[in-house]
Amino acid sequence: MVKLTDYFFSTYKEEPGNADIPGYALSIRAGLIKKTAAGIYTFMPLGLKVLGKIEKIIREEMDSTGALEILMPALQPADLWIQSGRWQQYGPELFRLKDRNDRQFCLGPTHEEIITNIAHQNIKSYKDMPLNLYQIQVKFRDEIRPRYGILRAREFIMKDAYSFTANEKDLDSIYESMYKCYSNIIERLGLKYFAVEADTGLIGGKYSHEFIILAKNGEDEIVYCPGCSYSANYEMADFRSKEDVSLTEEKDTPDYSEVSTPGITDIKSLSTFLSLPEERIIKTLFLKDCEKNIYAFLVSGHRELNIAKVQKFLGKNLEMADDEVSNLNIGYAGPAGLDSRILIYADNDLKHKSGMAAGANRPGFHLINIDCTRDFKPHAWGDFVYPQKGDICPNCEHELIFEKGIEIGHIFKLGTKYSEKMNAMFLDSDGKLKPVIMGCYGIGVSRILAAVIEQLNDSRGIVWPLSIAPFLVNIIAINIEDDDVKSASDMIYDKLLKSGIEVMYDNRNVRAGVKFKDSDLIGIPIKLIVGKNFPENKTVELELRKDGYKKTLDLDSAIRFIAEYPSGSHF
RNA sequence: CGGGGUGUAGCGCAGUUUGGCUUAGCGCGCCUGCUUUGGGAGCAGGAGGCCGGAGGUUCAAAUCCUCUCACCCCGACCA
Repeated sequence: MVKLTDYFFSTYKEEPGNADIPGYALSIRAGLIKKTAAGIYTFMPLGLKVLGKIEKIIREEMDSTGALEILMPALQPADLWIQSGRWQQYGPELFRLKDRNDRQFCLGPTHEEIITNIAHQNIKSYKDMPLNLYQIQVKFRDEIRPRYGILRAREFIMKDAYSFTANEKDLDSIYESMYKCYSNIIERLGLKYFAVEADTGLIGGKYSHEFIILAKNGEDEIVYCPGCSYSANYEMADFRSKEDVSLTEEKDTPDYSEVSTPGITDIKSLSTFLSLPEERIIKTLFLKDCEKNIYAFLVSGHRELNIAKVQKFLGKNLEMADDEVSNLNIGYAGPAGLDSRILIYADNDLKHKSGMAAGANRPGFHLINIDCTRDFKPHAWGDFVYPQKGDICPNCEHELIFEKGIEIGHIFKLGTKYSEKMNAMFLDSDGKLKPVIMGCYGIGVSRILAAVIEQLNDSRGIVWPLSIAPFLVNIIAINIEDDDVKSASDMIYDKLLKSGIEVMYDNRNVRAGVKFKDSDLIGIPIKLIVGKNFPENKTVELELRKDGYKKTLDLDSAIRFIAEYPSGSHF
C-alpha cells in the first residue's frame, strides 16, 4: 500500500502543549490530525485512512438495514429553520451567515429541516414508507468551548439517519434495527460500550438511547448494573436506595420540636451542629416555572436534586428560584408549616423516614424528629434525585456501578414534531392526511476516531483495533543500507501486496529504534521485522502491537500468519 | 458571556519582573557530509524569526503603555 519514504506523515516525540487528554495528544503525536483553528482540524493521510475505514463500517451496517444513503448540503437556508422554529430556538451554537444578497444561511449542526423538507416534497402516500435515509456529512456547531481535539470539535463528521414511517409500529421496528446496527458497528470497532437509556428532553419522544464508549476521560457519566442488563445515563438512571433500617418509621416517635440553629443554613453545618448524618436531614429546594409559580422539592440531605427528572415529572421547564423566594427563609425552609400555597414534591428516598431534621420556616430554627408520613403530606412523591454510589439496581439486587464514557451515538424517536411544523404529510390507507412519523439516528464519525484512541492506547501509543487500523502490518527493515536486507524487504513488500494485505513499508534510512517507536505510536497491529536473519537464515520476526507477542518464522509462514491474523486463527 | 492565562523558528520552551550585555537563544525536528544501524545514535557544518498585529513612550523596545487579534484553561451549554 505505501512506502514510508513516499508517504506524507510526521510523528512527534514531544507532547503537544495543549493536549489535556491522552487520546488527543496521541492523535497529534501520531500525525493523524493537525489543528487548523480552534475546534477545526485537518485530517492527514494516516488519520483520513482510519476515518475512511470507520465510514466504511458504518455504510456497510447501515446499508444492510435497508437504509439509503443521500448527501444533503452543509449550507442551509434560514427559511427552513424559521419554519421549524429552530432559527429562534437554537442559540449561538448555530453558525449563521449571510450571502452577498444578504440572505440568511446557517452551517448545519444537524439536518432535520432539510430532510423534512425532502419528505414534504417526496412522500405523498403511506406506500412511500417506511423509508430510512442517511448521510455522512460535515456538521458545524459553534461550541462554547471546543476541546479535546476532534472529540469535541466545531466542525466534525457525523452519520445521521432519518426515518419516515406511517405508523408507530414501523417506527419501532426501524428504531430496533438502528439499535442493532449501532451495536454491530461498535462491536466491529472492538470497543467496550453501553447503550443506555437517555434523556429525551422536554420535547422528547418516549424512547431514546445513547451509545457510550467507556473511557476514563469521557464527558458523560453512566450507571450500569453488573448483575442484569440495566444501564442508563447518569441523569436518567432509576435506582433504589439501600434500605436503612435506622431511618425507617418507628412506632411512637416523639412529636417534632424546634431547636435553635443560629447561622446554620446549609446541610453540612447542620449535620455537624445537630450531630445527625446528612441522610437524616430533609433538604428543601425551591424551583420556579416560567410563570413564576414556586414549587418546593424535598430530598434527602445527602442527595442532589436532578432538575432533568423533575422537569420530566412535571412536564415543564423549571429553574432554581432564588430572588422569588426571599420571603421563604432560605436555609431555614422545611415541609412542616410551609406556606400552604406552595406545592410540595418529595423524593421517594424520604418515604417512611422518621427522626428527620428540616428547616422550621423561621430564621435561626430547625425542627427535629420529623416523621415524613405523619408531619407533612406532599402533593406527590417521585424520583427527583441523581443516583449515588451505594444505590441499588432498579431491577435486581446488585449495587450500581458508575463509569465515564464518550457518547458516540444517539437514537431518537422524533414523532411528528418536524413533519407537523414543516407540513410533511401523507395520505394514509384510510384516506386521511397525516403527518409523517420520524426518527433520527446519529453517530459521530470523527468522534469515534477520537474515542477509539481514548479507549485503546498504552504508554507507547495507539493500539488500533484490526477493523480500522490504517495498515495491518508494518515492514521494518533494519538497516536499509544493507543491500541484502533492502532487497529482501522490497521482495517481502511486493509479496504482501500481491497477497492483498494492507501493508506499510518503513523503508526510511533511520535507525531501527525510530521505526519501532513510530510503528507503536501509530498503532500498526503487526510489525514484520527484516534484519540480518533473513539473508542468513531466511527468517523474519513478527511482533504484535497488542501484547508484544513475538515469533521468528520463515517468510511463507509469516505471510500466512499475517493473512490469517484478522480472522483470529493465528498460532 | 464571566473569571484567569499565553502568543518568541515546523513543534516544545527560556529571555519580559529591573529597556542596552542578543548579531534573539536552547531542546526536538529539518538540510549536507562522515561514522553508525534490533527500541527515538555520534561528530562536523548549515537553513529557518519583521519576538501575534497596530499605534505610542524612549537615544534605545521581545521587554514599558494603549488598542486590537488569535489561542488556551475554569464555569454556564451540549442533537
